[in-house]
Amino acid sequence: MTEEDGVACNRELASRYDPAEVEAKWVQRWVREPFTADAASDRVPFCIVIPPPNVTGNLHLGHAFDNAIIDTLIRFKRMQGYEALFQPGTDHAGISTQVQVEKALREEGISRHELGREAFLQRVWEWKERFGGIILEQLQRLGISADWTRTRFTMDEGLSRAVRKQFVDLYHQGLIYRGERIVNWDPISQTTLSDLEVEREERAGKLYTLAYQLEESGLEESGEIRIATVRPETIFADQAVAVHPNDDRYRSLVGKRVRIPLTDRWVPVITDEAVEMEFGTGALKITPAHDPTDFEIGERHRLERPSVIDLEAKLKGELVPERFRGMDRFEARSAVVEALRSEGTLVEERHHTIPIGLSQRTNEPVEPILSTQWWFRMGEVAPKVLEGLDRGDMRLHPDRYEKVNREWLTNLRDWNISRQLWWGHQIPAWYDDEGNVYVPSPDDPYTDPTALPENSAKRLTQDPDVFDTWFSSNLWPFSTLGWPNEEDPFFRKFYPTSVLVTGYDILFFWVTKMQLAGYQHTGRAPFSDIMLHGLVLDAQGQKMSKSKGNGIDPLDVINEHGADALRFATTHASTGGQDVRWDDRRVEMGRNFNNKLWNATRFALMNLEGDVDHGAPSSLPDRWILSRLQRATAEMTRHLEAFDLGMANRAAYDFVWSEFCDWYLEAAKPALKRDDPRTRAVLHEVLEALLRLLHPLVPFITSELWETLGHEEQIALAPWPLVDESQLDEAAEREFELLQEAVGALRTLRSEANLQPGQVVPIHAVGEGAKILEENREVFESLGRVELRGEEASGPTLTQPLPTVELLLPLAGLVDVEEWRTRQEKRLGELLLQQERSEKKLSSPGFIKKAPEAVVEEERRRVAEAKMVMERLRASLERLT
RNA sequence: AGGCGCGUAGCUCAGUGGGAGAGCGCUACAUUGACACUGUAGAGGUCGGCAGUUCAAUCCUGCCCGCGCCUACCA
Repeated sequence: MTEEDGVACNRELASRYDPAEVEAKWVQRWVREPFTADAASDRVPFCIVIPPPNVTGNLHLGHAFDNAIIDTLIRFKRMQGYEALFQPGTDHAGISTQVQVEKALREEGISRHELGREAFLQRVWEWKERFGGIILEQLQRLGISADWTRTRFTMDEGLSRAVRKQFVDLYHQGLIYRGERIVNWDPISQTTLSDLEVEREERAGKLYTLAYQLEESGLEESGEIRIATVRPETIFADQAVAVHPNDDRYRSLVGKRVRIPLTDRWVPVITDEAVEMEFGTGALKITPAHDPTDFEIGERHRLERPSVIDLEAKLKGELVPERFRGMDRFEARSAVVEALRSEGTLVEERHHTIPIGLSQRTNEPVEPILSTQWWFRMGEVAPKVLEGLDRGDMRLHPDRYEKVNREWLTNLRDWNISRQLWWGHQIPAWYDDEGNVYVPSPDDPYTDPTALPENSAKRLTQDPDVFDTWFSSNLWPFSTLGWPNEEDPFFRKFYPTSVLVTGYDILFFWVTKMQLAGYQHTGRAPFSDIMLHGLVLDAQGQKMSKSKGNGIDPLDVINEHGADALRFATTHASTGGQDVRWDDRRVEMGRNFNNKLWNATRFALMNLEGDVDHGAPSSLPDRWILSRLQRATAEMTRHLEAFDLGMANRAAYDFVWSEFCDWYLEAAKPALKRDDPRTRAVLHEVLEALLRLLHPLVPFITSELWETLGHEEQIALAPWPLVDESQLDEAAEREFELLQEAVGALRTLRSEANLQPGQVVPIHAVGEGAKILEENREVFESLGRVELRGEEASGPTLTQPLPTVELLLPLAGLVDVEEWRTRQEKRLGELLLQQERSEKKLSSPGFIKKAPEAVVEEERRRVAEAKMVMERLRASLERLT
């Protein structure tokens, strides 16, 4: 069994790990030779699609989180033998990209309108070509093993066909319609926004009570009805005053007419359930064109809906008294309030916090206006997803999010999918001069209606609007795999995808929309597991944001400590979807860990050259570490399979640092020193196994060390370690544990007796456990820096009593007896407390009857042990006096 | 208003129905060739509060107090 092979050590390692060079080397390699997935293989597929970052964006910690987690899972599965596909790509991110390019243009002094649509789009594409690669390069520095030959972009030809197919199908299925509704209008970017693109915020404002004069006095004393409003500038568009049908205060007024202040317009008093009797005066002015609730009330009562605010958020129209026309909405508010005050119709004015909607992109207050837009009835598709969840098609991690997911699906409002932008997929709908709508046929979604002979005589113009960005990213899990071509081998092989990994904050934006699209277009769930991680907060627990300037740049972190350290910090923090407060110390932990691993390998390399014996391990440390390796392997595998990266991370850390480095390497040193070929083989085997276990977590350093150990093929393609039951060795674990306890006790004793750390002292071991120490004399003496004497000492000793062995240190001139005595007296006190607590438990009536036998036994053992230890301590103390 | 999460060592956080753990920090000691991004030994917590369930609660239940997040058409 003895071979002369040794290890081909490629080079000397530095005593400190410097990630910069190593990582640069592997980044290059993984970009040059990406981890390509083979759609034709017969391996079981495992696929994760990247949450596509904004094509012109920069890497932030959210991306680092997503990608570190995804890549850890992908690398794990790849090593396990799955056909793993990490599908990369980017999103065109309509508004935010357009806003960026427009800003750049503004600096040149041009507006997009001056440029014209075509030239503007040309500019955006140039911008995309210039900056679109940056985000990918930044992702590559994280070491992700994506298949870069398959990088996709939401506006690629294939993905654009998918969007078109989606629109045409939904249109013909009656799930998409065009209609006039209240929309969120961003007066700055001049486009509508979906509800989700509007941030809600509470702001200090005022609640005004206005008196509307009644047609004829129904209330004896005052001929008026009072309403409360926070937007007095919209009164010119009022179409009614509404009260609750059960409100007795106003019963006699219903049906009468009231005059709108500052005008000569009269509107009816109506009743509607939506009115809250308790709020304000219980009477509500109805402005259907400028408030979503009022719009709905207006629909129920067939009210007209004139607008008095234009797209620039200025007052406009015949209904607005001339002096206010053209005023900005906020300017108009103060002017109208002044006018109302002098007219005497402003009854009250008080401070009030008002919920306000802000554009996510421009931070401008959103104006609810009436507009004709395209809408998607998501609610009608939702049941398919809900049934899928019932069947268990998709599992959420953590599972509490399933409830949130379901709630969203049951409260879906129609989604405004059209945007008044130029950058995006232009809506494939055409209009003739009469306003009739032409949408391509479902049989051939890709042929424009203008190309059809039957339309040749008509003048058709395409809708100038584009789709909301999410109307393309909702297709991402299958559009990237070739859909709508369902015969695409990648679609066939990898769809449905395996896991969707993203922050919980976009469960609604993105995940829900992908679920709807998946079931609607492919008839299947787009993924089987949804892993939601927490958000990264700053050190104060605040959300990171550009405006606050409290963000951490992942590239800074990588430059300082390496991507492995960042990834280590990320998986360490990946527990139960909890938010993560940023803490540099976590990255430092990763950095230190890498350095430890580096040096452990360095030490191994110094000892791997020479004869190797692959026979069964014989020494206790060898048997022990092999057994512990099996446990660590089982644990890592279990945690990774459960997507519990935090636990996998801790298991890896503990095994490498505490078991392998602190104990095994130290215990193996004597054997290695005398060139033991078996220990050499065990060291080699364990090191290689643990590098593979660590690889998904810290891919760079493990790749480098693997190569240094002489492997031609990279570790990413090496097999994941399997548990070898035959290596499990409970006796070895028990015996080594005794050794650990004895060494620990000895070190404590040395410290308590103030012995010089380097000084070798004689020690006597008594009791049944002494045999184990004898058998492993070399290891024990080396770890404890002692000389083991079998027979009991003749003179006085200090003792360190353990359950199966008592260690006795003969008194010598150097021993500090007083220090030791004080410590033991304190210890006796603690032991007594322990004993009393256990005895109390044992004497309580229910305990022995109801507690499991093992628990009772354990309690008895504690009592006995405490008694024994105390007895020996006392004896030793006595011998000293 | 409703929903969700959190409160554990000085700090940042794991964790579990049967005497609570990690990293950093702190104290003392150590530089025998893997590693000071190190080693060894320590100190330090009535696991937010009250009540209940249980033989047993940091963990399960209820209430309360603090903090955070998400949703909502109270003008």
